[in-house]
Amino acid sequence: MVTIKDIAKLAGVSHTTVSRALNDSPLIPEGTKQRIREIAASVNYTPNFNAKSLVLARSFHVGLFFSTLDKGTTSGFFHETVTGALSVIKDRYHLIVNAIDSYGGAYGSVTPQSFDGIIVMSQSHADESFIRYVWEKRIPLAVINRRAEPLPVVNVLSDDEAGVFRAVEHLIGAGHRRIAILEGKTGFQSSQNRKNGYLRAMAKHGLDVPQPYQVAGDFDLESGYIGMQQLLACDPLPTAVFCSGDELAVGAMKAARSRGLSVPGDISIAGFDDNAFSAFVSPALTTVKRPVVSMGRLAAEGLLRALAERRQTVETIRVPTELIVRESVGPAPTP
Amino acid sequence: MVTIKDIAKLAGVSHTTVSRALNDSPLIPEGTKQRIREIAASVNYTPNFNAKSLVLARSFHVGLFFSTLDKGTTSGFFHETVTGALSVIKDRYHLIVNAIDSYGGAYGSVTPQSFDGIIVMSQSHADESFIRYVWEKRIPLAVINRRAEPLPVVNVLSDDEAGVFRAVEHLIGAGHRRIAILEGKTGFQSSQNRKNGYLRAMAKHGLDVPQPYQVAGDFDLESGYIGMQQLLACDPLPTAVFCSGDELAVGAMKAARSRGLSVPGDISIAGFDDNAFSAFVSPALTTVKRPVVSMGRLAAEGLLRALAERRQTVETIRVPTELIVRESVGPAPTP
DNA sequence: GCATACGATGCACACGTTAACAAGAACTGA
DNA sequence: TCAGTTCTTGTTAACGTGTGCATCGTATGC
Repeated sequence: MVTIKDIAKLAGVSHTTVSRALNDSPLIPEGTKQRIREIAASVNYTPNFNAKSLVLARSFHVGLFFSTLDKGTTSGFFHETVTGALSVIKDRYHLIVNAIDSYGGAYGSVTPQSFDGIIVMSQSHADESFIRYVWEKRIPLAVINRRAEPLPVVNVLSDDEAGVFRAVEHLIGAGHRRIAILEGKTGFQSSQNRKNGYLRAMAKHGLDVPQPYQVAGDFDLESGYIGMQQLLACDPLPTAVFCSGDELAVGAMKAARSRGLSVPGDISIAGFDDNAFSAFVSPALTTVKRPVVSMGRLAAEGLLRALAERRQTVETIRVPTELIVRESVGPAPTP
Repeated sequence: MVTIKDIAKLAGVSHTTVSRALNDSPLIPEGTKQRIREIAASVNYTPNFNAKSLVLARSFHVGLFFSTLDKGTTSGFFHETVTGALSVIKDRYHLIVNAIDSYGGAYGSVTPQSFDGIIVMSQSHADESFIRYVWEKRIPLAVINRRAEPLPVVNVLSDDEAGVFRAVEHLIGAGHRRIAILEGKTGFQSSQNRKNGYLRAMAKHGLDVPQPYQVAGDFDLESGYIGMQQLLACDPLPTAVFCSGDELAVGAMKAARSRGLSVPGDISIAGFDDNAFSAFVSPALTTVKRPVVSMGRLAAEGLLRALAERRQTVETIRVPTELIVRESVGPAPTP
């Protein structure tokens, strides 16, 4: 492997001069820089980042951690977050991806020497210990999707509650009164936020929310199917169901249909997330869109800002949600 | 930050002894090891991997590269591959994720010092230059999804062609004669493999494949929708369509329905991939399942084997595909 | 009791880079 | 011409580890 010392020898200067030239130091005159750069290129020199890391105490790595990868994180969500983060990280840092629950609480390998900064896509309050750990190690931190208070970090939040509120009001506006909810994974903050939006809308319009109308799911298709079966056992049947995720909604539609019910003829269904397939199922899903790619991007930008300023920036970024009206919600059937 | 020298001072030994003790060297008696480990734990020492990397010439990083992230890689595919790879990488290495097309041909930051090994989920032959680059840098390499010949590397391949062959024979077995194909992204090897399976099955049964029955898509929902519209303009109409991806298939079903056709009453549709949602759309999709999680896992295992043996292992691992019969394929309508 | 072997430990250097400081050369102003 | 300044470059020591070789003490074998 070719090092700056080899280049130094070729150029007839000291390795210090080479280092400075390649780092574009103002101490070196332009001509010398040129010459050294050319030599470096001609022997196709690539810097050893391990050595740089050691002396600069920077790793050139940014971590992106999800609460879990195989238990409750939907593919689209994962994909979009990574895409968003990578779009700003690009070649300035390497992006290390992992799941928090894979550590089993032993975060030993997460050190300030290994990570210049960390983005946590936080879905569950079980992340609390990880977030606190990172914070205590003084690693610059950005948290997406869950309020990171009281820790002063970059925090990117979508207004789920408002989105759900609008969606449920949309159902109410279509004449529905008996509206059930298929909740997300228990313990996930997003589940709670969305439920709050539902409850607030129902309360505002003086509508009842009986216990059997509230069923917990797991954000995946299967639990949507199962949860819907539970709801379909209720008497009286709800005329509309708000689902805390699109996958839940698609599972629920499946269950409704296999019970001989038409969507939205007999029962209306609304989802949350606007997954890639949501416009393409039949009927196309009315849902709440959350700009996940942007959230990943904003978190990465915030983190990089913090890194550039060499201090922990405190910043809360809110992104809006948007109601997407499609076909899965219809007027309430007349009794 | 606490270093082995600090521990050495506390233990009254040299840093050499500490280094050996913490690395479980046979040169150090058990008692001393114990004592040093305890001291290390009590001051919660974490090794500086940058320093280790420098002296050991190992980075403790494994790269996982996709051809692209936002142009043709489906979420499920991405998610499952990462999950599979991480399940074996775990805490032995950090997993760096990136897209090859984000480099724009300048692979400078991909150095042997930064990556102990690299997994390429290769979808397009545009990856060729990257794969060759990695190979020339002598970085241990595993290639998934595309034949890496003539390079002797770990190569994980699924038998797409055989799977498609079975699927198309399934259509033929249901009485279909006019069978169209919605192809995947042009230039992707997987698109070609799947088409070959289709062509082979059609040829074996002496069935005609007119040019208009072959439409190229992009592996996503929208291109499935658009491609299907093209097919529905054919005269005579195909009675069945094989789609090279499940997302294509769902888009196609949508297009069929919005033309007033029932699936599978009027037209049958088969897909490929067995995405998470494929069982939950209506009608549930008949498709070919490919064990993507396993492929990620096998590639990572192969790579780690190569790393352990400190040499490039040559190995081709084939994983089978499986036909999943559901509801979207029915008997050919009688003319 | 002596030579030999071996077990435990430390010294010193290496890995490739950056940076504080020193030092020589060239230039400035009188 | 000379002192002071600026520009250019080199010397040297870090950063935190791992390791070849040397050293010292103790056990072993006769």
